[in-house]
Formats: sequence, structure tokens, C-alpha cells
Amino acid sequence: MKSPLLEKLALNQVFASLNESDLTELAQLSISRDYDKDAWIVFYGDIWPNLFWIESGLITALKESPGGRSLIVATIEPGDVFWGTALFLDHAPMPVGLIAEKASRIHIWPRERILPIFLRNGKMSWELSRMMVNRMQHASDIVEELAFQSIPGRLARLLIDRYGEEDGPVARDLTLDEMAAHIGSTREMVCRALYRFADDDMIEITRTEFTFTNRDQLSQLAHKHTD
Amino acid sequence: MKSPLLEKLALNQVFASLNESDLTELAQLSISRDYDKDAWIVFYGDIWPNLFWIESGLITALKESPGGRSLIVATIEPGDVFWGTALFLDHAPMPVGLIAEKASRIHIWPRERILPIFLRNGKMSWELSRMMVNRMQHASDIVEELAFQSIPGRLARLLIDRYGEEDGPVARDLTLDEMAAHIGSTREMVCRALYRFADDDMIEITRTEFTFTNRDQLSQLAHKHTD
DNA sequence: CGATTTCCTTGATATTTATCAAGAACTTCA
DNA sequence: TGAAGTTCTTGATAAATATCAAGGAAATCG
Repeated sequence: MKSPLLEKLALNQVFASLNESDLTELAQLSISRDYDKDAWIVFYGDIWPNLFWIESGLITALKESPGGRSLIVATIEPGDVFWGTALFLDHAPMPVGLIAEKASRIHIWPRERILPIFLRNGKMSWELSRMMVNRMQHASDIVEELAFQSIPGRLARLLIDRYGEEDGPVARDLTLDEMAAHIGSTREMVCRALYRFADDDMIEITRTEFTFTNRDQLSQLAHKHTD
Repeated sequence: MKSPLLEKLALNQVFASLNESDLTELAQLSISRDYDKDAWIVFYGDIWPNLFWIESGLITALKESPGGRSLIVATIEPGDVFWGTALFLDHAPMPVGLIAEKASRIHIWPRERILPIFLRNGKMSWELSRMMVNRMQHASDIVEELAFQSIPGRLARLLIDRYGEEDGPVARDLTLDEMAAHIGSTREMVCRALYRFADDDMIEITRTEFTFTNRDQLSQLAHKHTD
């Protein structure tokens, strides 16, 4: 009889490529860890040769400047797989820190436990490569935004990406500081930009919700590179 | 008797993992291409499922904004391997364009020709993964610079990275526009920053050369994040 | 060589973004 | 309920960066 964990693991694109016996071994080799909200899982710069799969909660990958600004570069959601650079490159320091956004449960495989498994599973390596290319594209998008887009443009894109699907009012689930961390700016700039969008009738703002009133215009802002 | 091409290919970390027969097949499957200086090899956004090895010349990977600004994100030198994202991910568009900085000769393998070779060579896939992690780290550095560093800081780092080894005067081999493209800024800003470094006695500037007169101070600027 | 083009330099100015400060609104929790 | 903490908002101001414009210097090329 399969454990529920096993079935959930198999839903991930990487693990799906394993046969049942490897998957079972994988599940047995994993180390479970629970983190409270706001707990650090790894610090920026750590040598961390592990791969993990997140069962529940939410984890944020971020860079921090000495001056206290932070930039969120990825969020890791239940079912996702993530790994430290040192999994592949000895002594390579983590280019981001990982912090639990909510209380989270993850399953970790240290390098030496998982290496044999994907050395004998070419398909799994292949899937990992695909995932890395995905990450690259994501990094590439961030670079493009930082290099070519204004702050209102970046904010517009955040709004569209995050709330763009919904049609009615959407709950504001990020503080201004959090939005600022997503686009690499400050609370104040975000606040002003939001009210400028409201002045231009692209959104309506209440204490708890946003309503998109002109998604096209917002989307245009989000996709138009400034110069 | 080995061809000279074969021996040169084997110097690359990825191809080094192949046995002689695979390497020979690889060499036979390659398509040679020559590009004049300033010729485009791939455009940003193209679907380009190829891998290539560069024999001679110099290739630049860059992003361009509609307004004509460009950002150089990598340079590809003789002996290097590079590939399009569509090699792994169907329909994934190139996140950069590739342009020949000098007249260049490359050897290309379309996806369908090289895929079989590295599906049967786990070690080669592994090396590709390592290379991808390297690229990730590089991308990560760029993000950090763009997010947290001032333009003088970014320029200082460019100078150190590019000319830091030498001790005497070094030849200026980049135009101001090119330097600007490396750090995501403009010709004028670069010019002013250079003269500020000179005013602060960190470098001496002549028409054709730079001389570092206080490398430590420059290096400090390069590594200090602004906020 | 002379003409053309590219590259560099600098001032003036505009724009964007950040910082500082203060207070208001809201939330939490005892 | 009231106190403490967090979050939001806005104005004033400063700093960083870009843009525009113009001229000069150097390189290239016929």
C-alpha cells in the first residue's frame, strides 16, 4: 500500500520520472522538517548541498542588502522542489536565503542521499535540467525588469501576475513592504504608485481589497519597457 | 589519428565527460558556422533548440530594451559551450540575443542530434547541470548588482573584474557605450563616474589606457552595497 | 589628405527614486 | 477598553540617474 507522501511526491515533475522502487527509497531517505512562520531555513551565503520538497506552507527566497532592503526572487509552494547550488557545485554559496512565509513542512534530501538516485535515473536529471532552465528564465525576467522597467511598471506587473485572473475585488494579501520587496523598491514608492494607478482609474483601492477597473491599461504599463 | 577539433572539444568540461567514440560522433554531427563581426547569431525571443561550442572569436549575450538600451549579460569565449533554452524546454524563447563581437566560428548541434548523445551519457547531463548552476549564479550576481548597487559601484566592479589582475596600465578595450551596456546605464553616466574615480585618485585615465592607483578603494566601492 | 564617422566629454536640466518625518488608521492583545 | 505595535499615507526634500545638447578629439576611409 502506497503512503500518502509517496503519492504526493509523484505529482512533482521531477519525482514523477522515478519508478516505484526508487520513489519508495526516496521517500524513506527523506528528512522531515517543520519551520515556524518567519523561521530561516537557510541563510544567504550558506553552503547548502540539499534538495527539498515542500509539503505545506510557503517559503520565500530572497536577497538582502546590508542596508536592510530585500528582494524576493522566488516563492516556493507546496509540491515544489528546490535545491541549494552546492548540490551541484561544491562550496557554491546560496545566492538567496530561504525563509518560511507561513509555518511550513518540508522534506529534505542531503546531497549524498539523493545523488545515487538521480545518477541512475537519466530522466530525473533531465527533469532537473528542465527545472533549472525554468529558474533561469525566471531570473532572466527579473534582470529585465530591474534593468529596463520603472517602478510603476514593475508594480503593475506584480499586480497583474498576482491578481490578474480574478475579476471582482481581490483581497490584499501583501503589505506595502512585501510588495516593495517583490519589485525592489520601498514601501513609500509602492504606496504612491498604487494611488497613481487609482488616479488614472486603473484600480480601485480599499483598505482590504483591490479592484481592477482597467486591466488593459495596467497590463500595458506592465509590459512596456520604459526606454 | 585524432582531428585537432576533437582535441579542442575535449578541453571543455561538458565534452570531456564523453568517451572517444561518442566524442567522435559528436564532432561528425556538428555544423560549422562563421559569423562576421556584429552579425546576429540568434535574436531575443527566437525559439532556438541548439547547443554550440565556440572555436574562435567572441560572442555577446545581451538583452535590449525597445528604447535602444542594451544590457550585456554574458560573453562567450573560445572553448565555451552555450545553448538555447528551447534545447530543454519546448517553445521557450531565447531570453537573450547573441551577437558576434568579433568574427567568430562556432560549431552547432541541433537538439535532435545531440539529445541522444547526452541521454546515454549521465555524466554529460551532470556537467550540463553544473554549468547551468554556474549560469544561475552569474544571473544571480547580475540581479544583486542591479537591485542593490549604484552605478559607480557597478562600474567599479566591472573595472576590477575585467582589468583587476594587471598591475601596470591596461588597454581600454571597451567604448563607453559598451561599458554602459555591461552595467545597465548610459555612456554619459559611465564617463562621469570614471572621472570621479580619477578625481578620487583611484584610477588614472588616458585616451587609451587605465592605470589603477588605488585598487583597494575601488574594490571596496565595488563590493559595498549601497543601502 | 580631407571628409566622414565614431567616440568622448561636459554642462544644463529633467525625471525618477529614495529618504526622512510625521501623523492617521488599523490590529492585536492584555 | 486602552495601550502598543504595525501598517499606511503624505509632504518635503535629497540623491541618483537619465536626457538633451553641443562641441571636441580621434579614428577611418576613400
